[in-house]
Amino acid sequence: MQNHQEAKSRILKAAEALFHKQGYNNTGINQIIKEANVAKASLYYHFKTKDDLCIAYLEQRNTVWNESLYNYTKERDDKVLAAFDFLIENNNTFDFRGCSFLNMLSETSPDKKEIFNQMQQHKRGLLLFFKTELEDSELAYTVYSLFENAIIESQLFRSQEPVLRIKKIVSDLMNNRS
Amino acid sequence: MQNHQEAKSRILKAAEALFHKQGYNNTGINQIIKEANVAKASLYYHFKTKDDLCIAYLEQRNTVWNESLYNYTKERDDKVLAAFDFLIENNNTFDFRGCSFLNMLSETSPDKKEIFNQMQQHKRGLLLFFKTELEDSELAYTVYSLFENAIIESQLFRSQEPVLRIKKIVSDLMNNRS
DNA sequence: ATATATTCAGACAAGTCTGTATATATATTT
DNA sequence: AAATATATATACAGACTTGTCTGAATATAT
Repeated sequence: MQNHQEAKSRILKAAEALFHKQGYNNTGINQIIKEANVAKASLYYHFKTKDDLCIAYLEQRNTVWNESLYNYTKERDDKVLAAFDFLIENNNTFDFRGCSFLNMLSETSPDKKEIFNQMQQHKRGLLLFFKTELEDSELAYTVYSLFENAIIESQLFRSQEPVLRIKKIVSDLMNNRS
Repeated sequence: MQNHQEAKSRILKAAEALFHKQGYNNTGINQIIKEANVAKASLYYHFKTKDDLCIAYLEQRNTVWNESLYNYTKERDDKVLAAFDFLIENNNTFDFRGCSFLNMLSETSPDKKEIFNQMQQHKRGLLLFFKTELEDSELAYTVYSLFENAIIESQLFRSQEPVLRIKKIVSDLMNNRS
């Protein structure tokens, strides 16, 4: 057995890349096991259903995303503005594929409660990031909203320009209120 | 022939409801023709492929959405704030299914250029709505961004609360600048 | 009246999808 | 040493997918 005991993480790694790149419904189990170099029975050994894999994928994405944002911003004083630079880097790395969670939102029915929960948790965490940096909670929610649209808008137009534009708006807003 | 000459519009009406409710990849041709009460050959007579139907669907949605927004806001002086009330109405009518165009964005690969074009056109139109109402173009882009996130956030949390919260923020922003 | 446009019903092709079953091999734990 | 956990390969079921094709009926336009 060439890769004993690592099948699960290879599956998750492949799912992470494929779901994010192609979307959930556009990615089949067979493609995942092929990319992960894993037998189909191995996938279904670790994950009961595709939806189970989806949940694990979102958990993974949340962890990785939060860590990345933390690492990217930890040595900067202007953490709020740094988040926008982080987004720019993400857009480059993932070719403007937007937010994994919002992409999943579009493909998911609300009665898949665990999946909805994962998406909500992630966004609550992001809002918290801005709330931690900004005392004014209305300002934090504004910045959060602007950040969300920076993700969407750069995905839609496949351009960093919206990010830069919104970053400037956020900068202005923070200066006007301080 | 029970319904001669109306097959095309019945198809579009069914597609409009189903794509918006279930998403694009979760909706099959067979379901559409069943709901539309139309033969499969009739669908492929009017639309070469499912992607062609998708484009027609987006065109239709754009027209209907713009008309609805116009009608909803035309008799009000505070058109910007009225747009948020319009969103609340939409959320009720469509059970928080969010924006047809952003939902499609998540399921679409960027090399489907016509589809991307439709989505971009719609958002440019929405931005223009706010630009028409607000002279300050930076403020217009801010309000546009906040509106976008009001759509997303209410879809994600299946609640009108984010809309109301963001509406208040927009109201504050407009007062501070006037 | 004849050509053209539109509609119908439904079978079919060729492929994809998720998930199950079978049977075996190799590690790890007790 | 025996039991358990993890892995392999692959065939299969059953449902679904988009799209094509046949062949006929009806309506509209010239």
